[in-house]
Formats: sequence, structure tokens, C-alpha cells
Amino acid sequence: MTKPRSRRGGGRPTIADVARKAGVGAITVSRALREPGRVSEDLRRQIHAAVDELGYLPDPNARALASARAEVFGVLVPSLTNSVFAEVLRGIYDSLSDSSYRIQLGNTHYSGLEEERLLQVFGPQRPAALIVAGIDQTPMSRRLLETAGCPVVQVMETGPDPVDMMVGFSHFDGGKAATEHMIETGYRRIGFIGARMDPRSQRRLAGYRAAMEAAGLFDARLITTTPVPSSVTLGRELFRDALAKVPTLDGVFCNNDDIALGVLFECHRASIAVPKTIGITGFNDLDMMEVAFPSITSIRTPRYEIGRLSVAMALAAIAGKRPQEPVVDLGFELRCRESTAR
Amino acid sequence: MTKPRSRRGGGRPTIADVARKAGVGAITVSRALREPGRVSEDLRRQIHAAVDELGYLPDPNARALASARAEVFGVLVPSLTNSVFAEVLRGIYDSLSDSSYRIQLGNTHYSGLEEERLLQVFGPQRPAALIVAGIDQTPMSRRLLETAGCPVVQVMETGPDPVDMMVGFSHFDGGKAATEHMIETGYRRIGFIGARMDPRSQRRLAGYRAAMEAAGLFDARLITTTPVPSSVTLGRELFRDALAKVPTLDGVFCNNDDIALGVLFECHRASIAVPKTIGITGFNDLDMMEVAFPSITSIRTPRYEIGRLSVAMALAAIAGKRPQEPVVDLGFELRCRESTAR
DNA sequence: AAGGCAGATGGTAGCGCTACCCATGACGCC
DNA sequence: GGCGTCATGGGTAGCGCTACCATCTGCCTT
Repeated sequence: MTKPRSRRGGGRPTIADVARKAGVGAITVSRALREPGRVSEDLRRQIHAAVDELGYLPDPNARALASARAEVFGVLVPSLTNSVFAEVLRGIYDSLSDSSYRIQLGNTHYSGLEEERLLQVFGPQRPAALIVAGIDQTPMSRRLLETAGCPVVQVMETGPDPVDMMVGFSHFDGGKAATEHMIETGYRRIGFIGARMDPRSQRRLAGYRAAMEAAGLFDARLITTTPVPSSVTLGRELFRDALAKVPTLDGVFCNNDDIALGVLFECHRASIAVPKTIGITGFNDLDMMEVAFPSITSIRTPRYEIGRLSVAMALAAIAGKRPQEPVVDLGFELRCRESTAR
Repeated sequence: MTKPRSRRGGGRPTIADVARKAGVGAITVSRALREPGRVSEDLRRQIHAAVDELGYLPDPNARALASARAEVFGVLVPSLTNSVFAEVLRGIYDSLSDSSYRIQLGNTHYSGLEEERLLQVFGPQRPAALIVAGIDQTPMSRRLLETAGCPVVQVMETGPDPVDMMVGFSHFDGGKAATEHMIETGYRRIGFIGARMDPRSQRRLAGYRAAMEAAGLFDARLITTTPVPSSVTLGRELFRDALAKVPTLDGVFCNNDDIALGVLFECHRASIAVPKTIGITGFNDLDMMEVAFPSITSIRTPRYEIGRLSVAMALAAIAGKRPQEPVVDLGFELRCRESTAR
């Protein structure tokens, strides 16, 4: 009376089956798969033959329990549809697809509380690394990240006080550079238009303000913002508001490219000449900025690269090779185009 | 000489700690958390007090191992940056954020082989449900889905032979409706422009062709496609090609909105009147279609709703309440706008 | 020749939880 | 009064894997 091989497991082969078939101990199979260098050539071959024949795939849950470490990267972004984060995610994904790490996704909806909740969900599972967007965690989130016991990479921005590592660029400098460019080109009454003013947007606005003040051009009425999520539609509406408020407006620095596109379309619709009557600068440099007519000046941000590098740094840290410099600024690039060429 | 509470666990409280503190058995704690109805009011209160006091959070890995079921939804999409899938993902995410399910993301890069690989990675972990984009799985992928032992929802499209459940709409009908609209409006030499012709794009093209043939307008030279991934830039280039090939072109049905936007910008740039000289129709109806100048006719697709419904159906199936009708067609909607209003 | 040491392999004992089965007591039924 | 049934709770035995330590071999050192 043989007892059933497994009550619940659905009959999938286990490491013990492989070990039996290969005539070795289970632990040796485990090693052959995880640290091949520590098993002799001969046994390794035998074991792999057994693995192939049985179609054995290790159970990640059992692995996670036994080693107190899941092969999972937790990734927290504030939005799934914002193409900026989609590209970061793509970078993360592409850098991880060769490895056996899985990606677990969290959407914070730009909410610190939601971020805390997600970290509390991710933590007990002991992820291999955590990648979170932004550097403005709540004290609670920060504590959760610090005690997560795994590498943490804050992305999209750089700052002075990393939880662990950081990859990003300075939004303040980006906003400043965009604004300075418009000032140099001869624009004077330059508005700032922004939706959903998250901390990064706030810092771009601060950069705008610094540039305007330095040039003696600052005027609070030039700023038009809303807490509503960003969209092309909203760009049009905010531009109308801005123009109604300041009819002498001769340029706009848009907090992102969606807004800039909305502004451009509204200019078309209202027959406002771009760049002659109104200059437009966006932020992020999405693909379409170059194709638009007129093409739109924007700040190119290294989103995909941020994703890739964050993974590279996390993997290095997992391997015990922490980078010398935990904070990496990937910079940005001003792309001057027709929309500010007068 | 008390032996250390835990060699590897990092000292986090376990279910045994809670049980001891509450003066009950471990299994009762487990039940109180998972099936509160089966534990008396009194004990439940005691247990929750102990849980709160200790800050106990169940270990999802141990849970998954013991119950042979991980609280994870596996989601496979062909692209992270295509905003169509980003919105499906958002729908999935929003419907799952109240539950304790986590989301594990896979990017197939429009590759059947990669899809197979990912299913092989997801399977051993015994996810609670799998949501995959598309209905054109390889035979191997299909087998993996069928033997996954969990609810499976194929999304974005409907078809006759679901692995388990399906939520989507007919791309053929969408392509046909868009083309018929243009024919009715008076366009005759209507081109089809498409990038990365995945199976869904192929079916939209088939719909276009059916409509053109029915009207006696079909001409193979009107079709311009490329395997390159879609982008606004590409839309412009393909439109140039199309126009060079067929100078009498008087309209284009674009396989998606990115392409349509590229076409619109090129028309602006080349001073081609829209909708007078060229009519434009897109597909998906992204936010910006309505704001564009002229606004662009498009087929609105229920992407967010697809995400939400797919989760609702999966959750129902997990709870043992399989829907009567496993295939749900959410339809689409033609949005007529200025770009075809002549 | 004894000791030391590194490399290769295995055995044992969990990791933290839940499936399965059983114990107990209260209640209702014939 | 015997017995089934239900509600409530607990004990035991894993789930499939890996950490930890032990063992064994061969070879080098002195």
C-alpha cells in the first residue's frame, strides 16, 4: 500500500524525484541548479538529464520559504498609463527578462498612503529588491523600505538622502533649463502650465521660477496648475485659462508633453502662430514631439535608461557588489525644435 | 539554553507567536484570518488583538507552499508602452487593489515563444489566475494555459474557442465599421496604414478589406504596412510612402491612433487639407483624438473595461461561480469627428 | 606518517503555513 | 437514552525546498 506521492501537489515532479532518478541527494540537485560551480561536471550532467527527462521546474514558493527570499522584484509606480513610467517599467522589464526574477507591480496612484499599503503587502514576501518611483516617501514608507532587508532603488529623481540607491535626474534643473532656453530665445511672458502637481512637477515649477526670477520676469499670474491628472485635453483647457488670465502670454513651459500637445492643438484651432505668437516647450520628449507640426521643443529624459540602470544596480547589490556611488544622475537633454524657433 | 526562535526568519512574528499570545491553536489563527465565519466571535477578537499587538503579517510564501496556491494574478501583455495595454493593465490593477492578490507582470514583446517562456515561469508558482492578451496562443502556450489549474482569461479579442474565458471585442468588425464610415462619407481611394501587424491588426485589415471589396473599391496598392513597431513617427513615414504609391489617395484608415496622429501632422506639414483632401480614421480613440485639430475620427475600444471585467470574471471563477457565458464581447463605438467630416 | 585542508556530497531539520482528520460538547431527533 | 449532526477548536503531518553541519576523499604539508 504505497501512499500517494503527493496529496496536494498535483503530481508535479519534485526535487526528490530528480535526485532519485539521478542517483544523488536532493541537496546536490539544488546546488547543481543554483551554484553549478560547486558540483562536479559528471553529476551536473546526470542531474540535468534527469531534470530534462522529468520536466522538472523548481517550485518558487518552496524556494522562497526555505531561503527566506523570493525571486521577485517589487516595482512601485504612481501611474500605469503615464507613458513616462511605462518606459521606466519597460527598461526594468528588459533588464530582468534574462534572469529568473519575476516582477510584481504596484500602482500607488500618486498616493503616499497607497504606497505604504503596497510596501506592507510586498514586504512579508521578502522580495529580492524594491524599485520605487520618487524620493518623497512618507516616514512610514521610508521605514518600511529601510527594514525590507533588500536593495532599494529610488528612481526618476536624485536627492541627497537615498534610502539605499537612486537613479534619476534633477527635475529642478530640467525646468530651469527649459525656461532659460525660452528666455534666451526672446520670450518674456512665459507661462507655466501643469496638471497633477506631484513632487517632481513641483520641482520643475521651482526650476521655472528660479529662471524667471533670475531674469526679472517672474509673475505669479503666469502659473496655471490643477490637481487633476494630466491629459492632452487638459492641456488645451489650461492653456485657454492661462491665456484668458494673461492675454499678453507669449510662451508656455508645459510640465509635460501631453499638456504641450494640447496647447499646440489649441493654437491650431485658434489660429495662434507657433512659435511666432506663442512658443511652446514640453517635458520628457515623447516620440511624437519631433513629429508634431511644428515640432515641439522638449526636455529629453532618460526614462528607459533609468529602468535599466536601476535593475543593474539592484542586481549588483544582490551579488554583494554595491556601487561606489549610490546616487546616479543620468541627466537630461534640451531638444530645441520649431515650437521655440523664432 | 533556549534555542533561537528562528535561524533565518529575521525574527518576524509567526502564526505560532500569535497563537501563543491569544492562547489558541495555530490553525485557529489561520482560520480566523481566512474564514472568520468559522471562528467564534470571542476568539476572533482575541486573535485580532494579538495580531495587532505583534504586528503579525502572514508570510505569503509559506501560505503558497502549504496551500499549493499563490495569491498572484499573472498578467501577460505584448507591450508595456503601448497605451492600449497600459489601460487594460490599469483596469486589472484597479479591480484587484482591494483584494490581497498581487500582480505579476509579463511582457511577451509580441512573441509567441516569449509567451511560452513566461507561462513556464508563471506556472510552477500556481497563480490564482492568468490573464493573457490575445487569442492566438501557440499550441504549447495553449497547453500550458489549459493545465495551469487556474482560471484563464484571454483579453482584447473574442473568438470561438476560449481556453477558459474571454473578454474583448471584434477587431474585424471594428476595421469594417471604420472603413464603411469613410466609404459612406464619400471617400473612395481609402488607404490602410498599419505598423507591427499583430493578429489583431491583421483582423482589422481583414475588416477593411471586406468593406472595400463589398463597395467594389478594393485595391491591394492601397495597403501600406510594416513589421516595425508602431509610433507617431512611423505614421508619418508610412503615410508618405502610401501617398507616393497612390497619389490619388483621398483617405486613410489607420491601424491605430499613433499612426493617425503621424498622418495628421504630415498633412499639416505638407499643407494637405483634412478632411477635404484626405480623410483620417484612427483606432482605439485615445484621449488626444478628440483634442487634435482637426479632431480625429476613431473607433473607441473598451480597454479599461476589459481589464476590469477580466478580473471580475476570474474572481468569480475562483469563488466557484463561473459565468454562464464564458465569452464576453464588449463591443466598440465609432466616434465620428472632423477628420472625416466633409 | 600524522595532521591539515579544500572540494564534493549527503543527512537532518526546519522555513511558516494549511489540508486533513479528529475531539469535544451542545442540541435535536427518533 | 442512544445517536446523528453541527459548530468549534486542535493536533499532526506535511508542502518542496534550502541552511547548516557532517562526512568523506584525496592531496598537500611538515
